[in-house]
Amino acid sequence: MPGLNPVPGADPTLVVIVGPTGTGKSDLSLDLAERLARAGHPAEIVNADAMQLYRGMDIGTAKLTVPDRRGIPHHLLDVLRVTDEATVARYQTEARTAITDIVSRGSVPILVGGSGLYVSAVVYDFQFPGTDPALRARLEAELVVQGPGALYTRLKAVDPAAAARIGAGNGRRLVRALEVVELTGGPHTAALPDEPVYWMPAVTLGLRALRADLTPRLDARVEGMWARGLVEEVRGLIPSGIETGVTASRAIGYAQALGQLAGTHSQAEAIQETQQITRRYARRQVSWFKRSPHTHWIDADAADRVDQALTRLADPEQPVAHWAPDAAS
RNA sequence: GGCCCUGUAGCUCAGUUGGUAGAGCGUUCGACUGAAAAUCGAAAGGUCACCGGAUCGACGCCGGUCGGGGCCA
Repeated sequence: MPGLNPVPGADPTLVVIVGPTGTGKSDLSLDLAERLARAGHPAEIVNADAMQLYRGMDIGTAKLTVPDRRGIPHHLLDVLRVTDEATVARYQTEARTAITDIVSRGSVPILVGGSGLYVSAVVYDFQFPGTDPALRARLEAELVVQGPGALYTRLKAVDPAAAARIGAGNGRRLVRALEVVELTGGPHTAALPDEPVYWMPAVTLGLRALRADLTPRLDARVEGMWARGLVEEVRGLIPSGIETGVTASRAIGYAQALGQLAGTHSQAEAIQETQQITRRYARRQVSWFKRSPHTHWIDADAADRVDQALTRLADPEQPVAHWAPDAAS
């Protein structure tokens, strides 16, 4: 890997902040950007949170308000309509363009977000083979009619390795693998490598918290979203078509608020279900981010976490602090 | 007080004519390259309320005790 030396930067380096929801990634990114600026390295923030891409989805995605951004430039917030389908491939292109631009301005890019696949698609050498809406629609129809087993059998015939990797029950990913095979004529080889190949030099900081501390905090956060008017926000998005948005209508909290508005959930049920799904989401985030061996983990509650981050940026060759949540204070 | 229903995994419940138990959700772990706040996989977890009886053998049958629910007084 090329020399990492971001802060009196010889090579431009991408700073990445990851971690489960509710650990304060946004706050850390702001603090870090301010400290870097004071040291003569202005920074700009690039969002890596799939749902914060959507315009109008603010309360439920915990998006920073404009005043809360402290004048620091933010990129890739509010770039999609609620009816648009989010796609990683497009995100990858746009995020990399934003980062390249920031670097060309002589500033430090900070990529912040909790969508694991989106972060990886930018940070690592991911290549997406293309798509074909008609083909995709056909395969999805087959999935509905025949179930995943039939798709699995077909994939096994043309690309046994991919079939074995994906498994017989995962319709979503079987569809994509078959699409790639039919489109390219070759196997769907893409897979997460054990030793990541970087797109550009990067230092990844992870915020960690004990499950027992995080859970009550997440519960309270969901309550707070309702108290601050999530349901009204969602009601206001209905004319824009949020109910038909494939991605947006499934967002955590939004699906439940829609249920409440439709009368299928009481408010208490909507809140409880959102808390439940939020917990599950946080777990899956951890299981994704934990895999990366180079992530330097910082306790979310550490008073000096900005200093820890800066220390890490100044000397990325030091051994990283590992995940080990139960060992954390 | 009388009659009826009911007590099985943390929760909601399945368990055909008796052969020491299953599902969904939750929990924990894992996978993850064009919906990823998506999708999928695995594991842990139960003296089948308690006591006694008949039976080679009971979650299942009989009796009783305790706890829920309903109807009639």
